Amino acid sequence: MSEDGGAADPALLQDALRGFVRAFGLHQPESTPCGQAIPVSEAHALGELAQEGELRQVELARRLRLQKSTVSRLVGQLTARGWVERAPAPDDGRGVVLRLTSSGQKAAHNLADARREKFSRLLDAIPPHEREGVLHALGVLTEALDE
Amino acid sequence: MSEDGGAADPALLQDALRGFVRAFGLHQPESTPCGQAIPVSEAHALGELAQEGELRQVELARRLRLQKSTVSRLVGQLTARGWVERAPAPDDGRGVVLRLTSSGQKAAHNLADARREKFSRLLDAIPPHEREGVLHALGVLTEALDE
DNA sequence: CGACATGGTTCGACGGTACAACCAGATGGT
DNA sequence: ACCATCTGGTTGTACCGTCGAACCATGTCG
Repeated sequence: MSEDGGAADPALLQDALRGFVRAFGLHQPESTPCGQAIPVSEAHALGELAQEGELRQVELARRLRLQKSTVSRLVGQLTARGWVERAPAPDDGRGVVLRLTSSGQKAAHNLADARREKFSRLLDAIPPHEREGVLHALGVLTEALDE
Repeated sequence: MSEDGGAADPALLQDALRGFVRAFGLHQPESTPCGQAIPVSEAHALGELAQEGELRQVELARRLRLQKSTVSRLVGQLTARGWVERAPAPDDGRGVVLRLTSSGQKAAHNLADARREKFSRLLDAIPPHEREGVLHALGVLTEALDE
C-alpha cells in the first residue's frame, strides 16, 4: 500500500466515489431536487432543450445517454405537461424535432434559478482554495470515465 | 485561476457534476455494474455487511441513507438469495441483526474483486499526476454535501 | 427495387425508493 | 402497574426511471 501518486489504491477511489454518491443522494430517485415539482429526468431534458433551443429526439437521447424508448416516454411526459412540442423534422421524415413551448421556457427558467441556488450553496460549502481543484478533478474524472 | 476565489460560477460546478453523473451512468438503474449478476442496491448492502461482520438493520439503513421500509425489502431480497441471515437482536426484542452467510461472504468477495478491477481500470484512465487531486476533491465535495 | 439501417413508439418487465398504516417490543412518567 | 409514546420492522401502494424487444415508417445504398 504505498501511496505514491502513480500507484494509488483503487480502493481509495472506490471509497471516495461511494461516499460522494451516497452523500449526493444519487441512489435515490431524487424527487424534485430543487423545490420545483418536476422529476429529475425531466429536468435534465428540459435543461438540454433550453440550452439548445431545438433538438432532434435522437440527439437528446445521445446527450442524456438514454435509450430511445426511454426518451420517447420522457418527451411524452413533457408534452403532456405542455412544456415541449414535437414537430416533424424537415429534413427527415422519420425524425422528430423538439422545442420548448413558452410555458416550457418559463419552467426551464424557474428550474435554472432553483438549480443555480442549490449549487451556489454547495459551492459556498467548499473552501475557496479547493474550488478550482474540485472543478478540475470532476473534469478529469469524467474524461477518464469516457474511455 | 485567480479571480475565482469566492466568486466562482455555480454554473461551472453544475456542469461539471452533471457531466460526471451522466458519464458514470448514475442516472440509470446501473444493473450489475461489475459483471456480477447483482443489483446495485444489494451490492451496497453487501459491502457494508462484509465490512462490519454484523449489523443492525436500522444501522444499515442509516449508512445507506435509506428508509427502513426500503431496507427491509432489500434485506428480504438478500435473504432470498441465501446471502444474509436475520437473527433477533439479543439486547432488543424488536431489532434484527444481519449477518452474511458463508455463501454471502463468497458473493461479497467476488463482488469486491470485480469492483476493484473496475476501479482499477478507472484509476488507470486518470493521468498519474491527477490522481491524488481527484481523490482529495471527492472528499472535499462529499464533505461539502454533508452540510 | 430489395436489403439494411435509422428514428420513434409501444409493451412488458424490473430496479429502486418513499410514505402511510400497522404491529410488537421498549421507555418513561405518574 | 399502567398508559402514552417512541422505535425497529414489515407490508401495501404508488411513483420514478430505465431497459430490451417487437413493430412501423422512413431513409440509404448497392
